[in-house]
Amino acid sequence: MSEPNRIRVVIVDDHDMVRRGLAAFLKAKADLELAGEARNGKEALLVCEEVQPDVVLMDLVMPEMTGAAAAKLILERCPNVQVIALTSFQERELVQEALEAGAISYLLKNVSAEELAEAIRAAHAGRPTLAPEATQALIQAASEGPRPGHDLTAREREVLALMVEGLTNPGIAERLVVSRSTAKAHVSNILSKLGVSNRAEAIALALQHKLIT
Amino acid sequence: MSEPNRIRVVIVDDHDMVRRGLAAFLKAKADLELAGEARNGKEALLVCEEVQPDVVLMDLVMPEMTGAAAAKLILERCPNVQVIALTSFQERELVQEALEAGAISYLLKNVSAEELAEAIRAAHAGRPTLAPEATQALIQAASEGPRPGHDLTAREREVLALMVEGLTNPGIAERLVVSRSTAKAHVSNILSKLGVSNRAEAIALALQHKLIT
DNA sequence: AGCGAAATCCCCCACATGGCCGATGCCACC
DNA sequence: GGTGGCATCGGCCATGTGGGGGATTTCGCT
Repeated sequence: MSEPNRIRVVIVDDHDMVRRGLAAFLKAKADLELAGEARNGKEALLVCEEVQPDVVLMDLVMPEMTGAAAAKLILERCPNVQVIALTSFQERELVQEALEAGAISYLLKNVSAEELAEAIRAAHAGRPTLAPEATQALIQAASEGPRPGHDLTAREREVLALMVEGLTNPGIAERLVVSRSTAKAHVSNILSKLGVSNRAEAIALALQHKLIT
Repeated sequence: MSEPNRIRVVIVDDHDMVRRGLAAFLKAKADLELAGEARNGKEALLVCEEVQPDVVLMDLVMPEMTGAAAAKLILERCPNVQVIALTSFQERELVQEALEAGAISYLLKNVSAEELAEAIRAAHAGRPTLAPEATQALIQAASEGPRPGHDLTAREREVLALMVEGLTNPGIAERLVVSRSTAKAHVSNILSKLGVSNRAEAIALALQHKLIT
């Protein structure tokens, strides 16, 4: 059934129509072969262990298990697999997460069939492919330096979360069962570390940069 | 080429693979026919005016022109068309926007081929189809009542935006070239209308509910 | 013409805030 | 065994905050 030199590809996406479109892409290429499909991370893991593909096209945002987590597990158990992240989003966080999980490439879903095929062949040969937008996100992340709030201690994050809830210093003190002085000291340190001058800015910055869980 | 009784469908999506998957869906149904494709709102408008389809499958988030805006324009110029919103997102705002723009149905991209075909036939007959998640979003929006901040005046919104920027009352007064009393009065009214007791809560609420532009 | 909503301004006051000084334990790391 | 980071506490003080009272003008709608 499978010819020796074809690249065996597994598709992971929770949308039937996307899997179907990708399958059509693959079928049109003589050197590519659809080895399996999965609609979430858990299925992907099982399928990959079973069919031992060369390349996995992995959507990142899926129910049950995120693509990055699935990629990590797959790469642990099947080190010969190359995972290509294939998603609609170009958020810095997603890109970093996917690449840290071991994905060799990061493509956006607006790729053409030709680009996708080339990326699959490249991945199979161990060469990475990055969508321009993903590259952009990475260099932006690098040039921005560590994001604000990186040096907050655990306690300070805790206090920041309470500030976002609208608690006053006395309120924070009561909630954490410490003195007002302590709460105030934490808040002052937070303001200083975030480089802002009042709690309003701190709250805005925390929410806009998602510093709190 | 086109048989008389087949439902003529136009696909609008910026992702090649999705269009390809949808095209495969349609081809598998004897009573459905792919009448045209477009990769953004502007193209969709042109294609619809040209081919005069029965149903349009419309992605909502696209470059160039949002799906809702495109739907509105298409329905103005081609009143006989039925637009089905087809997207990955179930945000209340997107659902409302799409339906207000005149879409008859709202489906998520995880629909099966069968469900999609049935929704297309229903739309062609004038019957709407709502994904359960979309329905959920609507009843939630209805039960929540008007969202907080609905009764803010234009000036108050302006002040709220400055609060989010971290400005103090004197700072707001200076920026708006009014007295501190006025700025303070606006802030007090905002806190009262939002049902919160300090500006920290107001800022958190404004950001979490996107009350500011 | 009248009414109400909105925006503008004033005073007072209790409290919170944020910056500044300082201090004490604790724990990890070198 | 010191050194430094962290959490904890105290006081002082200028300023900001939020609620209370009231007041005016302008504008639109009835």
